[in-house]
Amino acid sequence: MISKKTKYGLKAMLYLARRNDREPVLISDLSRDERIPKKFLEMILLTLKNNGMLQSRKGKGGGYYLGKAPREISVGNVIRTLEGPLAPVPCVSETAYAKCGECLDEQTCGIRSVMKDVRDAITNVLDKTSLADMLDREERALKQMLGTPDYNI
Amino acid sequence: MISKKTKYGLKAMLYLARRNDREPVLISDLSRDERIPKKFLEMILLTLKNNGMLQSRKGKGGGYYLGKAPREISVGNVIRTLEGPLAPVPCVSETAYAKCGECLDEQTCGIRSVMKDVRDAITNVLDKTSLADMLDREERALKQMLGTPDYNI
DNA sequence: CGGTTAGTCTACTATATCCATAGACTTTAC
DNA sequence: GTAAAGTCTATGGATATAGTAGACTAACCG
Repeated sequence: MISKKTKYGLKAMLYLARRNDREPVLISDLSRDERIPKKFLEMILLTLKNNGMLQSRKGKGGGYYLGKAPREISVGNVIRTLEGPLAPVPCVSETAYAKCGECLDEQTCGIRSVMKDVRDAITNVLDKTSLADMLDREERALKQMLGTPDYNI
Repeated sequence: MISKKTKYGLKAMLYLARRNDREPVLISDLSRDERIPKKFLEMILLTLKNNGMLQSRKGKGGGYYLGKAPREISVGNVIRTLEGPLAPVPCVSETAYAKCGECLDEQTCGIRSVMKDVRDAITNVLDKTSLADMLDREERALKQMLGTPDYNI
């Protein structure tokens, strides 16, 4: 299960993606609109900024905006930044490998082998999905709900 | 990341699967061989028993043994028992669904849509892999390491 | 029966992580 | 130079993790 921090972070990134190419967004606005505790959100945005996913400007007219185009920011990297490695065990992580203490032999460990498949399955979804993809999904779902057929296959 | 409890549980189940059809296994033996703190292991085995994955016998000649055949026990259910739902967010869990508090509309939520894909990717691996499959993997890896070709495709 | 063996149950503790909040500080625009 | 906005440091309560201790219960064996 992902933490609230990560969920808030994803919502914030999505919000900023929606308002891309416009003015920097105030933390207060984001906090209000997405119902995220302001101080908590500050920390989250800062973390995302320090990891290159966001940029910011101080002072009047300042605020936060995406560090790259929505198409260039993967959901996987947002989650990695806030939650840590996607791998279910450290010994199969590509971004944060750590040797498995109790395991006798990594090469033959059955648990590791399965966990490797899980990691691949997870990253295959999350690293291939961008903020832009997420917005697309929302739009299509909305159109479908409104009864407007969507021919963009 | 899965907890130590879950990892210990998986190792214990695998150990018991290896010794299936033989005598019940003592907690002490399992604890020693897999290097799992005994008291912690007791609790884990009990949980697995209470969820039908294991059976036990008390007194002399007693111990733990699998509740079903290794082929019938999925890694997914072992993890669910010890770690909780496999879904990354409660609103996409099939076994422990819970409404997403902050989400305005589940049907159109982009995060939920992606997380649903992640859940499917995870369960597709874990629910289709049994303890027997894990043992097979170990055996094949071992054979390969020993240079013995494995023609069982 | 009675002792020994082995799982079961209840309770407790220490440490870490999660989810924040408070307040001082720094940078920027006007 | 002052108001606006992000940045940084510190702290706190709640919950989860990773164990430990000890009494209790059931089963077998002679």
